[in-house]
Amino acid sequence: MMIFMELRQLQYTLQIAADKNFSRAAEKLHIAQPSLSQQLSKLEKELGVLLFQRNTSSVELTHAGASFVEHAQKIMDAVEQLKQEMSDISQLRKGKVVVGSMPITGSHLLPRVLPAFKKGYPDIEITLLEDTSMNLEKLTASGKADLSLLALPLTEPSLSWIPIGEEMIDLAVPPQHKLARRAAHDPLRPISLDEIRDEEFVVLKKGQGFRKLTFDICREAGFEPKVVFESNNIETLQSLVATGMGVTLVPRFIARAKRSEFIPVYLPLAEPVPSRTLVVAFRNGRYLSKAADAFIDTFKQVMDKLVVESVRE
Amino acid sequence: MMIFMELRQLQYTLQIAADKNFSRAAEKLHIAQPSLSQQLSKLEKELGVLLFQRNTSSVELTHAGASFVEHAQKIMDAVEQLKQEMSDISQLRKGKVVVGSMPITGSHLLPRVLPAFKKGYPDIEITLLEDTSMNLEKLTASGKADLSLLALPLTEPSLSWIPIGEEMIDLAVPPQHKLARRAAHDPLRPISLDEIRDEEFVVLKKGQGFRKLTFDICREAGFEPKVVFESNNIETLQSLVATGMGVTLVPRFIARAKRSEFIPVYLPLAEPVPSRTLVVAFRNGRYLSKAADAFIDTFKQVMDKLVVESVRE
DNA sequence: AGATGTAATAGGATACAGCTATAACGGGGT
DNA sequence: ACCCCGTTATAGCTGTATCCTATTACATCT
Repeated sequence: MMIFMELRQLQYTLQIAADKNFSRAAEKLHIAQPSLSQQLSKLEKELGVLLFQRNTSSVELTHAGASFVEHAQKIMDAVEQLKQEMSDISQLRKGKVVVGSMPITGSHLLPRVLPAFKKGYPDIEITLLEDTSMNLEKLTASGKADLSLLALPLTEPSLSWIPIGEEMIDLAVPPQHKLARRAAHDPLRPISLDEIRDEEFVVLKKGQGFRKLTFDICREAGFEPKVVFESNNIETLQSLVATGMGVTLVPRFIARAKRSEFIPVYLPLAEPVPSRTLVVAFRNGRYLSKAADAFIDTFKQVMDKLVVESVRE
Repeated sequence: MMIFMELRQLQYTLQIAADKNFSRAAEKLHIAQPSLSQQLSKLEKELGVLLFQRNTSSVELTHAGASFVEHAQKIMDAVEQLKQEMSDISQLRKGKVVVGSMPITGSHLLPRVLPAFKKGYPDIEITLLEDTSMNLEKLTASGKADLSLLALPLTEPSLSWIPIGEEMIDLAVPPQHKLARRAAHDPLRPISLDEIRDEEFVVLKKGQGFRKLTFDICREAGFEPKVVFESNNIETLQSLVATGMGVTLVPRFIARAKRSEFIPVYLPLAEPVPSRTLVVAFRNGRYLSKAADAFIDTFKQVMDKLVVESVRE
């Protein structure tokens, strides 16, 4: 005979064993006494074993019943643990988020976000995945990353995104460049893109999102940048600019980074200041775990605070 | 929100996790696919956590789901173990019986029964409880012993009994007694009780069942035994008889016992041969576990065999 | 675009745990 | 010896929750 035992019956049995009295056990279980009798009878019939030696005046465990209770207790403990675990996850006391980010944003933004997140959700684990924009989009689309920190525009059509903030783009020139000197004397005068149309540019190699943005910005201003060098590493570009190889456009978070040597001069550009939109991207229509949701929230808050600080400076 | 999780849902979830496909999982669970979807949805709603990241083309565990499955697997394993245990008990592959017996029967009958029982039910544990008839009746009535090996009549009204066998009662006389000598010459001539009406008797002390039986037998034969000594130990009585202190009546199983020295001569009594009825007693209306049932059965079989052997000798 | 495979939804049927009422029992009191 | 109290078991009914079939809504591959 098939046994269709359910947790309810384990719980009922444990309560009877604890009280040694059907009526009181039923009361604690918030059911009527006959229901309890029925359930136990059904269970005993299924098991083919009498669990309690009972008559109208006493209720005692049989040997089989004692063995049953011992096992059942362990099971109910494990069930409680499972419920607690799920509750913890649901209440954001536990969880895991895999976050992808580009090396640039990873090294400059996340260090500000992660501590704040850890403070709010100390037991949610964050796994970081650094890669190029293109790879990150793929990882996120396939679900290997829960969400990624990217800049618009995205190429993967299966990704949705939430804007995180607008990152201004500055001009980097060598310290001895004439625009650097002018800015030193006249810091309030912004530099228009038109003034650098004949400069020599160092830019990122093809396939990196920011290279394309650089070209787009220049074209928008009516010229094609004259490229004299390309690198895969945006930090390398800074050093190249610092040593006089040319100029380049840089996201402001890069410009702010502290470097020990080979530091270019960073100059703000005139209105309309070019910028890029940073977003958190995740798979289209994919359920975001509460932990991932919380991460995005924290991110937005931290970014807002950053922007305010930028304005103050 | 209260969580009414049931084993069915754990099982369903595990199957989905194993197949990563609702339709196939439903098939293995012998339910329709929509039922499975419903159950999972309900569970997720109760837990407040998404267990599977799913769309029409793929089904993947979330972090929460992975954690759930891990716990659920352990629980289902424990449940399986519990079912197995109960099945073992129900199929008499396991169990425990507490058997009470008087020292006499315990030392002479049980050594014959236990090996046979162990052979048939190797994993059923037998716990032996030796005590006086009176105490055994109490222990059995209170449920501390599952069953007891006693002789009629019983005094506890709450006990039922099943006859196990009829034990003949012999006469024990000193080796040099005239009846012993007569039996040596004329072994076929039985001794009538009337022939020992003037003998001096050694008997058990008050409170022991067999003392009362001895007196009843003598009175039935029309005389009051002349008591010259009393002991609590029936073995002691044998020695006393052997050394010529008097005669006594003995259950045949005692008579059969091998003793190294001080052996009386045992003589059969004439028809109607006095006897006592050995019974297995258990609590009135009490459910006898299958294991206890099996023990009684084995006991009866062994006793039948013993009787047959007795007749052959 | 259309075909195929898959999960979700809708709506109806059914099984089962729950209920109330009542019976059956056991033990302790008068 | 009998009745009463506390208890468990049984009977019969009800409502909910799980299951079913039929259908819809997607997503992927051809």
